[in-house]
Amino acid sequence: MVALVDCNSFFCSVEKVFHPGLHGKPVCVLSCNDGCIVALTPEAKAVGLHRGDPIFRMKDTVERNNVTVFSTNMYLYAAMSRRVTNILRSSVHHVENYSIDESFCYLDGYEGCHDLAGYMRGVVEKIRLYTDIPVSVGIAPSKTLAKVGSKFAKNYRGYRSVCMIDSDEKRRKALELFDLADVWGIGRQTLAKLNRFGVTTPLQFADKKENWVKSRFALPTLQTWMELNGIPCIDTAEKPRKQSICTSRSFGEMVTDFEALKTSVADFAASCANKLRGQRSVASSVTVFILSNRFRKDLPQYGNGTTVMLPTPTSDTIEITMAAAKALKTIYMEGIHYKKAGVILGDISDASYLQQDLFDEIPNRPERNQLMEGIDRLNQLYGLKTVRLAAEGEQSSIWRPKSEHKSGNYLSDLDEILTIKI
DNA sequence: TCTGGGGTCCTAGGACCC
DNA sequence: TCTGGGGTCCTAGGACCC
Repeated sequence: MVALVDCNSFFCSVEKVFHPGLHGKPVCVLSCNDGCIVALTPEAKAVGLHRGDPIFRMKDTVERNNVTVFSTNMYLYAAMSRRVTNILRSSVHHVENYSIDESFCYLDGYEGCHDLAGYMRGVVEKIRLYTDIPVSVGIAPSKTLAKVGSKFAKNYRGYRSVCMIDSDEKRRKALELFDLADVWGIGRQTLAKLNRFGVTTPLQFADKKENWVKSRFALPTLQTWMELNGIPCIDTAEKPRKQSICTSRSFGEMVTDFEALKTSVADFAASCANKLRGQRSVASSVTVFILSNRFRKDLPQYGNGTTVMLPTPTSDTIEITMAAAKALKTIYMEGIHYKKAGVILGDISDASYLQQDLFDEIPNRPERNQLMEGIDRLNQLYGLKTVRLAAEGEQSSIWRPKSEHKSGNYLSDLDEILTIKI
Protein backbone atom coordinates (compact mmCIF):
# COMPACT_ATOMS: atom_id res chain seq x y z
CA MET A 1 0.00 0.00 0.00
CA VAL A 2 1.06 3.55 -0.69
CA ALA A 3 -0.06 6.73 1.07
CA LEU A 4 -0.29 10.13 -0.52
CA VAL A 5 0.15 12.95 1.97
CA ASP A 6 -1.21 16.20 0.57
CA CYS A 7 -1.05 19.58 2.31
CA ASN A 8 -4.41 21.36 2.23
CA SER A 9 -4.33 24.70 0.34
CA PHE A 10 -0.61 24.59 1.08
CA PHE A 11 0.51 28.16 0.30
CA CYS A 12 -2.50 29.60 2.15
CA SER A 13 -1.93 27.28 5.10
CA VAL A 14 1.67 28.48 5.39
CA GLU A 15 0.59 32.14 5.39
CA LYS A 16 -2.01 31.33 8.05
CA VAL A 17 0.65 29.86 10.33
CA PHE A 18 2.29 33.29 10.53
CA HIS A 19 -0.88 35.37 10.48
CA PRO A 20 -2.98 34.19 13.38
CA GLY A 21 -6.53 35.45 13.07
CA LEU A 22 -7.03 34.21 9.52
CA HIS A 23 -8.45 30.90 10.73
CA GLY A 24 -11.72 30.23 8.94
CA LYS A 25 -11.30 33.37 6.79
CA PRO A 26 -11.00 33.56 2.99
CA VAL A 27 -7.33 33.71 1.96
CA CYS A 28 -5.64 33.48 -1.42
CA VAL A 29 -2.07 33.48 -2.69
CA LEU A 30 -1.13 35.01 -6.05
CA SER A 31 1.24 33.93 -8.80
CA CYS A 32 4.46 35.81 -9.50
CA ASN A 33 3.91 39.45 -10.51
CA ASP A 34 0.66 39.43 -8.49
CA GLY A 35 -1.12 37.99 -11.52
CA CYS A 36 -3.48 35.10 -10.91
CA ILE A 37 -4.80 33.19 -7.92
CA VAL A 38 -2.72 30.02 -7.50
CA ALA A 39 -3.90 28.87 -4.08
CA LEU A 40 -7.04 29.56 -2.08
CA THR A 41 -8.82 28.35 1.00
CA PRO A 42 -12.29 26.71 0.89
CA GLU A 43 -13.65 29.97 2.35
CA ALA A 44 -12.22 31.89 -0.62
CA LYS A 45 -13.75 29.36 -3.03
CA ALA A 46 -17.08 29.80 -1.28
CA VAL A 47 -17.20 33.52 -2.13
CA GLY A 48 -16.69 32.78 -5.83
CA LEU A 49 -12.93 32.85 -6.39
CA HIS A 50 -11.19 30.18 -8.49
CA ARG A 51 -7.69 29.01 -9.07
CA GLY A 52 -6.40 30.82 -12.16
CA ASP A 53 -8.58 33.94 -11.85
CA PRO A 54 -6.64 37.12 -12.70
CA ILE A 55 -6.79 39.05 -9.44
CA PHE A 56 -7.44 42.46 -11.01
CA ARG A 57 -10.75 41.15 -12.31
CA MET A 58 -11.79 39.88 -8.88
CA LYS A 59 -11.14 43.12 -7.00
CA ASP A 60 -14.83 43.60 -6.14
CA THR A 61 -15.22 40.08 -4.78
CA VAL A 62 -12.02 40.44 -2.76
CA GLU A 63 -13.07 43.73 -1.18
CA ARG A 64 -16.70 42.78 -0.59
CA ASN A 65 -15.76 39.59 1.23
CA ASN A 66 -12.69 40.83 3.04
CA VAL A 67 -10.43 38.28 1.35
CA THR A 68 -6.80 38.43 2.51
CA VAL A 69 -4.44 38.37 -0.46
CA PHE A 70 -0.76 37.42 -0.40
CA SER A 71 1.94 37.72 -3.06
CA THR A 72 3.83 34.49 -3.61
CA ASN A 73 6.68 33.78 -1.17
CA MET A 74 8.31 30.62 -2.45
CA TYR A 75 11.22 30.68 0.00
CA LEU A 76 8.82 30.56 2.89
CA TYR A 77 6.75 27.76 1.31
CA ALA A 78 9.85 25.74 0.42
CA ALA A 79 11.18 26.06 3.98
CA MET A 80 7.87 24.88 5.42
CA SER A 81 7.68 22.07 2.87
CA ARG A 82 11.05 20.77 4.09
CA ARG A 83 9.74 20.70 7.66
CA VAL A 84 6.70 18.67 6.67
CA THR A 85 8.86 16.27 4.64
CA ASN A 86 11.27 15.84 7.54
CA ILE A 87 8.47 14.78 9.84
CA LEU A 88 7.26 12.28 7.23
CA ARG A 89 10.75 10.84 6.83
CA SER A 90 11.02 10.38 10.58
CA SER A 91 7.69 8.51 10.58
CA VAL A 92 7.83 6.36 7.44
CA HIS A 93 10.86 4.50 6.15
CA HIS A 94 10.45 5.18 2.42
CA VAL A 95 9.17 8.64 1.44
CA GLU A 96 9.18 10.18 -2.02
CA ASN A 97 8.81 13.92 -2.26
CA TYR A 98 6.56 14.42 -5.28
CA SER A 99 5.92 18.16 -5.22
CA ILE A 100 6.18 21.08 -2.84
CA ASP A 101 2.99 19.98 -1.08
CA GLU A 102 2.73 16.23 -1.74
CA SER A 103 4.69 13.14 -0.78
CA PHE A 104 4.19 9.44 -1.36
CA CYS A 105 4.89 7.13 1.59
CA TYR A 106 5.47 3.45 0.83
CA LEU A 107 3.87 1.40 3.55
CA ASP A 108 5.32 -2.01 2.73
CA GLY A 109 6.18 -3.71 5.96
CA TYR A 110 3.85 -1.55 8.04
CA GLU A 111 0.75 -3.70 7.43
CA GLY A 112 1.62 -6.38 9.95
CA CYS A 113 2.34 -4.22 12.95
CA HIS A 114 -0.04 -1.31 12.47
CA ASP A 115 -3.53 -0.31 11.62
CA LEU A 116 -2.42 1.73 8.58
CA ALA A 117 -5.12 4.38 8.75
CA GLY A 118 -4.59 4.80 12.48
CA TYR A 119 -0.84 5.03 12.03
CA MET A 120 -1.15 7.71 9.35
CA ARG A 121 -3.61 9.65 11.51
CA GLY A 122 -0.83 9.81 14.09
CA VAL A 123 1.48 11.24 11.44
CA VAL A 124 -1.14 13.83 10.46
CA GLU A 125 -1.40 14.91 14.10
CA LYS A 126 2.37 15.16 14.42
CA ILE A 127 2.60 17.40 11.34
CA ARG A 128 -0.21 19.53 12.73
CA LEU A 129 1.48 19.82 16.11
CA TYR A 130 4.95 20.66 14.82
CA THR A 131 4.11 22.84 11.80
CA ASP A 132 0.42 23.77 12.07
CA ILE A 133 -0.06 22.60 8.44
CA PRO A 134 -3.23 20.56 7.83
CA VAL A 135 -2.73 17.54 5.57
CA SER A 136 -4.97 14.89 3.96
CA VAL A 137 -3.93 11.30 3.40
CA GLY A 138 -5.11 8.69 0.91
CA ILE A 139 -4.01 5.07 1.28
CA ALA A 140 -4.45 2.58 -1.57
CA PRO A 141 -2.68 -0.10 -3.62
CA SER A 142 -1.74 2.41 -6.36
CA LYS A 143 -0.72 6.07 -6.41
CA THR A 144 -3.66 7.15 -8.57
CA LEU A 145 -6.08 5.54 -6.13
CA ALA A 146 -4.17 7.05 -3.18
CA LYS A 147 -4.73 10.44 -4.79
CA VAL A 148 -8.44 9.73 -5.07
CA GLY A 149 -8.45 8.76 -1.41
CA SER A 150 -6.69 11.94 -0.32
CA LYS A 151 -9.38 14.05 -2.03
CA PHE A 152 -12.09 12.20 -0.11
CA ALA A 153 -10.10 12.68 3.10
CA LYS A 154 -9.85 16.40 2.38
CA ASN A 155 -13.50 16.93 1.51
CA TYR A 156 -15.29 14.81 4.12
CA ARG A 157 -14.65 15.36 7.81
CA GLY A 158 -15.80 11.85 8.65
CA TYR A 159 -12.55 10.38 7.40
CA ARG A 160 -10.60 12.35 10.02
CA SER A 161 -7.92 13.25 7.44
CA VAL A 162 -7.22 9.70 6.28
CA CYS A 163 -9.16 7.72 3.67
CA MET A 164 -8.06 4.17 2.94
CA ILE A 165 -9.16 2.29 -0.17
CA ASP A 166 -8.29 -1.29 0.74
CA SER A 167 -11.05 -3.39 -0.76
CA ASP A 168 -12.67 -3.76 -4.15
CA GLU A 169 -15.99 -2.52 -2.78
CA LYS A 170 -14.37 0.67 -1.47
CA ARG A 171 -12.51 1.14 -4.75
CA ARG A 172 -15.65 0.82 -6.86
CA LYS A 173 -17.66 3.07 -4.56
CA ALA A 174 -14.94 5.75 -4.63
CA LEU A 175 -14.55 5.62 -8.41
CA GLU A 176 -18.30 5.85 -8.88
CA LEU A 177 -18.51 9.07 -6.87
CA PHE A 178 -15.26 10.70 -8.02
CA ASP A 179 -15.06 13.33 -10.76
CA LEU A 180 -13.35 11.95 -13.87
CA ALA A 181 -11.72 15.34 -14.52
CA ASP A 182 -9.99 15.16 -11.13
CA VAL A 183 -8.30 11.82 -11.80
CA TRP A 184 -4.51 12.13 -11.81
CA GLY A 185 -3.34 11.74 -15.42
CA ILE A 186 -6.65 12.68 -17.04
CA GLY A 187 -6.24 16.15 -18.51
CA ARG A 188 -8.62 18.19 -20.64
CA GLN A 189 -7.92 16.36 -23.90
CA THR A 190 -8.22 12.85 -22.49
CA LEU A 191 -11.36 13.82 -20.61
CA ALA A 192 -13.01 15.11 -23.80
CA LYS A 193 -12.02 11.94 -25.67
CA LEU A 194 -13.36 9.68 -22.93
CA ASN A 195 -16.60 11.68 -22.87
CA ARG A 196 -16.94 11.18 -26.63
CA PHE A 197 -16.88 7.43 -26.02
CA GLY A 198 -19.60 7.84 -23.42
CA VAL A 199 -17.27 7.40 -20.43
CA THR A 200 -18.17 9.93 -17.74
CA THR A 201 -17.06 8.39 -14.43
CA PRO A 202 -13.75 6.87 -13.31
CA LEU A 203 -15.58 3.60 -12.64
CA GLN A 204 -16.88 3.36 -16.22
CA PHE A 205 -13.31 3.95 -17.41
CA ALA A 206 -11.79 1.37 -15.04
CA ASP A 207 -14.39 -1.21 -16.11
CA LYS A 208 -13.45 -0.98 -19.80
CA LYS A 209 -11.52 -3.95 -21.23
CA GLU A 210 -7.76 -3.52 -21.50
CA ASN A 211 -7.88 -3.85 -25.30
CA TRP A 212 -10.53 -1.17 -25.51
CA VAL A 213 -8.14 1.28 -23.81
CA LYS A 214 -5.04 0.05 -25.68
CA SER A 215 -6.55 0.54 -29.11
CA ARG A 216 -7.75 4.07 -28.42
CA PHE A 217 -5.22 5.67 -26.09
CA ALA A 218 -1.47 6.01 -25.61
CA LEU A 219 0.64 4.55 -22.83
CA PRO A 220 0.05 7.21 -20.11
CA THR A 221 -3.74 6.73 -20.25
CA LEU A 222 -3.32 2.96 -20.19
CA GLN A 223 -1.23 3.33 -17.05
CA THR A 224 -3.91 5.45 -15.43
CA TRP A 225 -6.45 2.73 -16.31
CA MET A 226 -4.27 0.07 -14.66
CA GLU A 227 -3.75 2.20 -11.56
CA LEU A 228 -7.51 2.75 -11.23
CA ASN A 229 -7.83 -1.03 -11.21
CA GLY A 230 -5.37 -1.26 -8.38
CA ILE A 231 -2.32 -2.28 -10.43
CA PRO A 232 0.55 0.05 -9.51
CA CYS A 233 2.63 1.10 -12.52
CA ILE A 234 3.44 4.80 -12.24
CA ASP A 235 7.00 5.49 -11.22
CA THR A 236 7.59 8.79 -9.45
CA ALA A 237 11.11 8.10 -8.17
CA GLU A 238 12.95 11.34 -7.55
CA LYS A 239 15.16 12.24 -10.48
CA PRO A 240 18.68 13.06 -9.33
CA ARG A 241 19.36 15.65 -12.05
CA LYS A 242 17.12 17.98 -13.97
CA GLN A 243 17.40 17.68 -17.73
CA SER A 244 16.51 21.28 -18.32
CA ILE A 245 16.62 24.33 -16.08
CA CYS A 246 14.46 27.35 -16.78
CA THR A 247 14.06 30.81 -15.26
CA SER A 248 11.44 33.07 -16.78
CA ARG A 249 9.34 35.98 -15.55
CA SER A 250 6.55 38.25 -16.60
CA PHE A 251 7.59 41.86 -16.21
CA GLY A 252 6.08 44.30 -13.74
CA GLU A 253 5.94 46.85 -16.55
CA MET A 254 6.32 46.23 -20.25
CA VAL A 255 9.81 46.68 -21.64
CA THR A 256 10.72 48.13 -25.04
CA ASP A 257 14.34 49.08 -24.46
CA PHE A 258 17.00 46.54 -25.45
CA GLU A 259 19.29 47.36 -22.54
CA ALA A 260 16.55 46.80 -19.97
CA LEU A 261 15.57 43.54 -21.64
CA LYS A 262 19.21 42.51 -21.58
CA THR A 263 19.50 43.03 -17.83
CA SER A 264 16.44 40.81 -17.28
CA VAL A 265 17.91 38.06 -19.46
CA ALA A 266 21.24 38.39 -17.61
CA ASP A 267 19.44 38.05 -14.29
CA PHE A 268 17.56 34.93 -15.46
CA ALA A 269 20.73 33.41 -16.94
CA ALA A 270 22.56 33.93 -13.65
CA SER A 271 19.68 32.27 -11.74
CA CYS A 272 19.81 29.31 -14.10
CA ALA A 273 23.58 28.98 -13.63
CA ASN A 274 23.10 29.05 -9.88
CA LYS A 275 20.48 26.27 -10.01
CA LEU A 276 22.76 24.31 -12.32
CA ARG A 277 25.67 24.44 -9.87
CA GLY A 278 23.25 23.52 -7.11
CA GLN A 279 22.80 20.09 -8.70
CA ARG A 280 26.49 19.83 -9.66
CA SER A 281 25.79 19.85 -13.39
CA VAL A 282 27.02 21.60 -16.50
CA ALA A 283 25.01 22.65 -19.56
CA SER A 284 25.87 22.78 -23.25
CA SER A 285 23.04 24.91 -24.58
CA VAL A 286 21.41 28.21 -23.65
CA THR A 287 17.96 29.13 -24.98
CA VAL A 288 16.56 32.64 -24.70
CA PHE A 289 12.96 33.55 -25.45
CA ILE A 290 11.07 36.85 -25.41
CA LEU A 291 7.33 37.51 -25.66
CA SER A 292 5.06 40.51 -26.09
CA ASN A 293 1.84 40.84 -24.07
CA ARG A 294 -0.60 38.35 -25.58
CA PHE A 295 -3.55 40.04 -23.88
CA ARG A 296 -2.95 43.39 -25.55
CA LYS A 297 -4.60 42.89 -28.92
CA ASP A 298 -4.10 46.59 -29.61
CA LEU A 299 -0.30 46.19 -29.73
CA PRO A 300 1.81 44.35 -32.32
CA GLN A 301 2.49 40.77 -31.18
CA TYR A 302 5.90 39.15 -31.34
CA GLY A 303 7.51 36.16 -29.74
CA ASN A 304 10.73 34.41 -30.55
CA GLY A 305 13.40 32.18 -29.09
CA THR A 306 16.77 30.87 -30.07
CA THR A 307 19.37 28.45 -28.78
CA VAL A 308 23.13 28.88 -28.74
CA MET A 309 25.54 26.05 -28.09
CA LEU A 310 28.36 26.55 -25.61
CA PRO A 311 31.82 25.54 -26.81
CA THR A 312 32.47 23.64 -23.56
CA PRO A 313 29.78 22.35 -21.15
CA THR A 314 29.81 24.82 -18.27
CA SER A 315 28.07 26.16 -15.18
CA ASP A 316 29.97 29.45 -15.21
CA THR A 317 27.64 32.42 -14.66
CA ILE A 318 29.74 34.77 -16.78
CA GLU A 319 29.92 32.41 -19.76
CA ILE A 320 26.23 31.52 -19.61
CA THR A 321 25.18 35.16 -19.24
CA MET A 322 27.30 36.21 -22.20
CA ALA A 323 25.86 33.43 -24.34
CA ALA A 324 22.35 34.52 -23.36
CA ALA A 325 23.09 38.13 -24.31
CA LYS A 326 24.37 36.97 -27.67
CA ALA A 327 21.22 34.93 -28.26
CA LEU A 328 18.99 37.83 -27.26
CA LYS A 329 20.64 40.12 -29.80
CA THR A 330 19.60 37.85 -32.66
CA ILE A 331 15.89 37.80 -31.74
CA TYR A 332 15.30 41.29 -30.35
CA MET A 333 12.99 43.41 -32.46
CA GLU A 334 12.51 47.13 -31.94
CA GLY A 335 9.12 48.68 -31.31
CA ILE A 336 7.72 45.72 -29.38
CA HIS A 337 6.33 45.99 -25.85
CA TYR A 338 7.83 42.93 -24.20
CA LYS A 339 6.00 41.34 -21.28
CA LYS A 340 8.03 38.25 -20.59
CA ALA A 341 11.46 36.73 -21.14
CA GLY A 342 13.18 33.55 -20.09
CA VAL A 343 16.34 31.48 -20.21
CA ILE A 344 16.49 27.68 -20.50
CA LEU A 345 19.64 25.61 -20.01
CA GLY A 346 19.73 22.29 -21.85
CA ASP A 347 22.00 19.37 -22.71
CA ILE A 348 22.75 19.01 -19.03
CA SER A 349 25.31 16.54 -17.75
CA ASP A 350 27.15 15.73 -14.56
CA ALA A 351 29.97 18.15 -13.80
CA SER A 352 32.22 15.41 -12.45
CA TYR A 353 32.23 13.55 -15.78
CA LEU A 354 33.36 16.66 -17.63
CA GLN A 355 36.37 16.02 -19.84
CA GLN A 356 39.08 18.59 -20.09
CA ASP A 357 38.92 20.41 -23.40
CA LEU A 358 42.25 21.05 -25.12
CA PHE A 359 40.79 24.04 -26.92
CA ASP A 360 38.86 25.51 -23.98
CA GLU A 361 38.35 29.22 -24.54
CA ILE A 362 38.71 29.79 -20.82
CA PRO A 363 42.28 28.82 -19.94
CA ASN A 364 41.92 29.44 -16.21
CA ARG A 365 38.83 27.28 -15.74
CA PRO A 366 39.80 25.92 -12.29
CA GLU A 367 40.11 29.47 -10.96
CA ARG A 368 36.81 30.44 -12.54
CA ASN A 369 35.15 27.47 -10.87
CA GLN A 370 36.58 28.59 -7.54
CA LEU A 371 35.23 32.08 -8.18
CA MET A 372 31.75 30.64 -8.71
CA GLU A 373 32.02 28.57 -5.54
CA GLY A 374 33.01 31.72 -3.66
CA ILE A 375 30.06 33.68 -5.02
CA ASP A 376 27.66 30.87 -4.17
CA ARG A 377 28.98 30.67 -0.64
CA LEU A 378 28.63 34.42 -0.08
CA ASN A 379 25.11 34.43 -1.47
CA GLN A 380 24.18 31.50 0.71
CA LEU A 381 25.44 33.33 3.78
CA TYR A 382 24.17 36.84 3.05
CA GLY A 383 21.18 36.25 0.78
CA LEU A 384 20.56 35.53 -2.87
CA LYS A 385 22.12 37.98 -5.36
CA THR A 386 24.25 39.71 -2.71
CA VAL A 387 27.15 39.22 -5.14
CA ARG A 388 26.05 39.36 -8.77
CA LEU A 389 27.13 40.47 -12.20
CA ALA A 390 26.80 44.17 -13.03
CA ALA A 391 24.97 43.02 -16.16
CA GLU A 392 22.04 41.86 -14.00
CA GLY A 393 21.11 45.49 -13.36
CA GLU A 394 19.47 47.24 -10.43
CA GLN A 395 17.03 45.57 -8.08
CA SER A 396 14.72 48.47 -8.91
CA SER A 397 14.57 47.82 -12.68
CA ILE A 398 11.11 48.28 -14.18
CA TRP A 399 10.93 44.68 -15.33
CA ARG A 400 11.04 43.27 -11.80
CA PRO A 401 7.77 41.50 -11.03
CA LYS A 402 5.24 43.22 -8.81
CA SER A 403 4.91 41.83 -5.31
CA GLU A 404 2.74 44.13 -3.27
CA HIS A 405 1.37 41.75 -0.66
CA LYS A 406 4.40 39.71 0.27
CA SER A 407 4.80 38.39 3.79
CA GLY A 408 8.13 38.14 5.59
CA ASN A 409 10.87 35.53 5.45
CA TYR A 410 9.84 34.19 8.82
CA LEU A 411 11.82 30.97 8.50
CA SER A 412 15.01 32.16 6.83
CA ASP A 413 15.77 35.72 7.98
CA LEU A 414 16.79 36.33 11.59
CA ASP A 415 15.45 39.89 11.45
CA GLU A 416 12.01 38.68 10.41
CA ILE A 417 11.37 35.96 12.95
CA LEU A 418 8.08 36.66 14.65
CA THR A 419 8.01 38.03 18.19
CA ILE A 420 5.34 36.51 20.37
CA LYS A 421 4.02 38.31 23.42
CA ILE A 422 2.53 36.11 26.11
C1' DT B 1 -3.70 49.44 -16.17
C1' DC B 2 -3.79 44.57 -14.93
C1' DT B 3 -3.61 37.68 -16.88
C1' DG B 4 2.39 32.42 -13.39
C1' DG B 5 6.46 29.40 -13.49
C1' DG B 6 8.90 25.06 -13.96
C1' DG B 7 9.09 20.65 -15.18
C1' DT B 8 8.54 15.48 -17.42
C1' DC B 9 7.27 12.01 -20.68
C1' DC B 10 5.47 10.36 -25.02
C1' DT B 11 4.86 10.22 -29.98
C1' DA B 12 5.16 10.94 -34.84
C1' DG B 13 7.90 11.96 -38.47
C1' DG B 14 12.18 12.97 -40.70
C1' DA B 15 17.02 12.04 -41.48
C1' DC B 16 20.25 8.87 -41.66
C1' DC B 17 22.66 4.33 -41.37
C1' DC B 18 23.77 -0.47 -43.27
C1' DT C 1 9.78 -5.04 -65.80
C1' DC C 2 10.55 -2.04 -62.10
C1' DT C 3 12.70 0.03 -56.46
C1' DG C 4 13.65 -3.70 -49.19
C1' DG C 5 13.99 -4.20 -44.51
C1' DG C 6 15.38 -2.97 -40.17
C1' DG C 7 17.16 0.04 -37.17
C1' DT C 8 18.71 4.50 -34.41
C1' DC C 9 18.71 9.22 -33.28
C1' DC C 10 16.85 13.74 -33.12
C1' DT C 11 13.29 17.18 -32.82
C1' DA C 12 8.99 19.56 -32.35
C1' DG C 13 4.82 19.50 -30.43
C1' DG C 14 1.32 17.68 -27.43
C1' DA C 15 -0.31 16.42 -22.99
C1' DC C 16 0.05 16.36 -18.45
C1' DC C 17 1.62 17.48 -13.67
C1' DC C 18 2.23 20.75 -9.52
